[in-house]
Amino acid sequence: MPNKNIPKSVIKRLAVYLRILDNLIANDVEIISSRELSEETGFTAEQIRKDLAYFGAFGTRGTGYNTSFLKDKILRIIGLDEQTNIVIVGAGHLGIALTRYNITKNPYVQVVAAFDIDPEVVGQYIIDTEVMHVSRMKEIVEKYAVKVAILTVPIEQSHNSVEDIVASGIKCIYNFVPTKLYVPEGIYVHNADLSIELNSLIYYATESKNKVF
Amino acid sequence: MPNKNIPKSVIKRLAVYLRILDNLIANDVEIISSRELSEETGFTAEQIRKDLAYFGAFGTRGTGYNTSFLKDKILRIIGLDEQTNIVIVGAGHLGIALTRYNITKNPYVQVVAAFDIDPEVVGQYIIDTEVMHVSRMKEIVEKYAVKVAILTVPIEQSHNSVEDIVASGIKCIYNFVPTKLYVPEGIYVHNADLSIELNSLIYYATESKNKVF
DNA sequence: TCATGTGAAGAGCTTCACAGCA
DNA sequence: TGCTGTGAAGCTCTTCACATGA
Repeated sequence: MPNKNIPKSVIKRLAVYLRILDNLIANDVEIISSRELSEETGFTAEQIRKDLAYFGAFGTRGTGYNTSFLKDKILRIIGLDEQTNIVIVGAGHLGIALTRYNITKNPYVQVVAAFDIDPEVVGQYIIDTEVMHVSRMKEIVEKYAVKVAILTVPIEQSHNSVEDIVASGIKCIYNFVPTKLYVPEGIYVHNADLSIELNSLIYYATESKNKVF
Repeated sequence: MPNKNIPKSVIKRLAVYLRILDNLIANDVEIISSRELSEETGFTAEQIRKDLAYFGAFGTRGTGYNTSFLKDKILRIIGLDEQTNIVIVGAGHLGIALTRYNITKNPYVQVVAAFDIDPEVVGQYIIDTEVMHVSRMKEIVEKYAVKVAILTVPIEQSHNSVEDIVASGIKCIYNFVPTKLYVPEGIYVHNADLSIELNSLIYYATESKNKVF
């Protein structure tokens, strides 16, 4: 099934299905229908079937999907079937929280190091993860074939950090810095701007919707 | 311009424009064209004009947009023109990081309290924000007309927390708990599931895209 | 019979192209 | 002239409806 330009939203939903499948498998559920997956996820059954159909026919008509089989397929599609290593760039409060959050909550991705420039934090450990000086980034990225950098530095530092990340060979940045990053062609940036997100949320929390502006 | 069912993406971009406008105003820039905003944001100039046109005609033909005027309009549209108070539910590492992050980075939204049930953290302060016992939520929400709850409790606690939040009168939840929340009609949930997000990112970091599954 | 897989229809959002106005 | 504001066209994603096959 060659690359038919898969919508981003499809990939994100696959990650949701993956989590549900993990729970089902943990509870020894072997078969699940798109209707049942729909109830668990809130997406429509048709959408779930369409999402999976982008990549092949993984179900059995009249029955549903085998949970373990489907999980393996999704892992392969996303690329989580191989060991996936990431790094955290910026070991401030958010960086530390994300390191812990990831370590405890995500079984598929391994944080191999955090980086900072502050001598106060370099050398410390976040659970098992060492905080290293940024100068060691390239070494670590090459050693562990790191695929993603999570960026949580202050705005002023973000330009330098992006250069370090790109120089290290990483092609994919999960950006928590509240600014637009300028990156070379071929580097994929995913923005998680929590302030923007929160501010836009206020729109839905407010009864101002029929106001005249 | 009554509610023409504004796309979510439009509201999110408004929050982006708001940040750019803040920077421009800080640098005494008084006029900006949609083309210049396009360069700052990465969105197309047509899209920016369309976004604003949902709410009215805020520009001057042949000239552009007055930065202060446009900022005020966007603040009113989103609902950030009035004092906007929020609470953090769950004062673990992520909750603390988000409290600090918000306090230092977002001038429009005020965190009035954080809540937890752990006696070890109740009573402590995150910069200026007191961590209170969950039992005080309703009191605080009513006192400060709190509009949004940021939810960062462990999964096991999320069901109870949602009940507390709903009982307190809050209509809008920004959810960082990696699970689907079941909420009554009329409660708006925005999910920020960082694990899902990260896992789906791996797809773009991997060269597996033309694999056969 | 039952649930998947899928072309076709529909909805929603973005881009285009240009009219309208300072 | 220059940039906004906007119907129309285009595109992308979702929903529908049903043929297909266990």
